[in-house]
Amino acid sequence: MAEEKQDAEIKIKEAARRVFLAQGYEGTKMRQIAEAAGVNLAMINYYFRSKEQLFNSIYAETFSQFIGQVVQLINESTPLEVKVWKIVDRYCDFLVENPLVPGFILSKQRVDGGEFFKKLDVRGVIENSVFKKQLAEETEKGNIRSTDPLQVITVILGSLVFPIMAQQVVSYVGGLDNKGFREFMEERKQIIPEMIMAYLKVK
Amino acid sequence: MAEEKQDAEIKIKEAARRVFLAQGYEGTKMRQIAEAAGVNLAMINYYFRSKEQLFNSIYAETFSQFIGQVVQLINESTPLEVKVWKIVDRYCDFLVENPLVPGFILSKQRVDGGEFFKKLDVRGVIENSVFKKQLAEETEKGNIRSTDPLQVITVILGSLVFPIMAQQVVSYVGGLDNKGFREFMEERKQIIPEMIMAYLKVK
DNA sequence: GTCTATATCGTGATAGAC
DNA sequence: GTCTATCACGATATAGAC
Repeated sequence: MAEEKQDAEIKIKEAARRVFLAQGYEGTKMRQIAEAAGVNLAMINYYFRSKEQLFNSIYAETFSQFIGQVVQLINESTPLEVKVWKIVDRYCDFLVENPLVPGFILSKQRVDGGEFFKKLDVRGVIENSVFKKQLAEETEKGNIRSTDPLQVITVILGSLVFPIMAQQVVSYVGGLDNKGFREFMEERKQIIPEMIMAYLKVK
Repeated sequence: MAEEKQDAEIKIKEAARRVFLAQGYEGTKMRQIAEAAGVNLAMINYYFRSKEQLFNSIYAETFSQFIGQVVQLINESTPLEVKVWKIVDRYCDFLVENPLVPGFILSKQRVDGGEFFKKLDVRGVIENSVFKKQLAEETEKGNIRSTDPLQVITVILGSLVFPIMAQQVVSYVGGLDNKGFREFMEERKQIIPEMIMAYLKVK
């Protein structure tokens, strides 16, 4: 009764990702994943040794996705102002399509002494970025003020991530339905870059 | 062997708050709370009927604290620009002192049809705010551009909440120790208001 | 590779003595 | 009000047949 090859492994991982993202580590039960994947409970422990191992592989992938997007965008070779607009536009789209990712990533407090981050090689990813160089150059030319790139990046990320994570509260407070919330996020694509540039251009 | 009056109830609640904030609902075990409170496991079920009820009372309190701060700040009768600076300053301090609050609040996805929010009466809390009136007035006078107050508030909150929630990642990426991170947040108290005002003043 | 059955443990909650 | 002892259940994980 062999399933087609071993795409059971893939189905398990996809199902696990859905459930873990929605309910977190402790909130997720192995039986839920089995059911969502349409496989037997024992199969999960056959392909992945344990719940923790299954979770870790999914966490690592999702973290890479979450931060990889940023790394890629800040290193593109577009002019500074265009780049700011592009980062916001792309990352906003990513978040709207993957609204559970930030909460999932940020919920896990990794206190393994930074071992996890080391493997992903993210230290200094901003220090060595094209984005940082561009900020320095434009400052040199007198076009913008001197600024810490990490501050700029975290303003962009925070401004986009927060409403996604707090969608329920934001929608309720603002009286927005789903359509209204999407429009709210679309409007942000314009506001955030304008705000960043307005700040930078004050000398 | 009566403890002094029934301050056991208070000790339980304080301990529960600490543990729930750090580990979330599912991640928290009743036995942990009992140990942290220095009371017997049975005592918790004596004072609070169940884990869920204990959690709910703490969640409600913490949510009020989280959003109550904002409501109060946006309704103060200080001039617009001063107010923006004050909101950022106060909320930043609050978050630095209570770094676990946002993750705790945002982790719970309340899908009780908005019943929870209704009780707290937060709908339209921005729509009816002094802050909104001030934005409208200054726009009228031609001092600032026309803007959605909800967009402004969520930029402020997001810019402050995100680095707090992502402290580990931000610190690692930026190569910051604890002292460096605190300085990073202090620097933000200046950057965020300047950014908001720079944006608003573009007509 | 896939299933059933089960071992083992941890959890929330309570009964009942004091 | 406070404790000990325990119940009832559900969780992860595995053994072992097919």
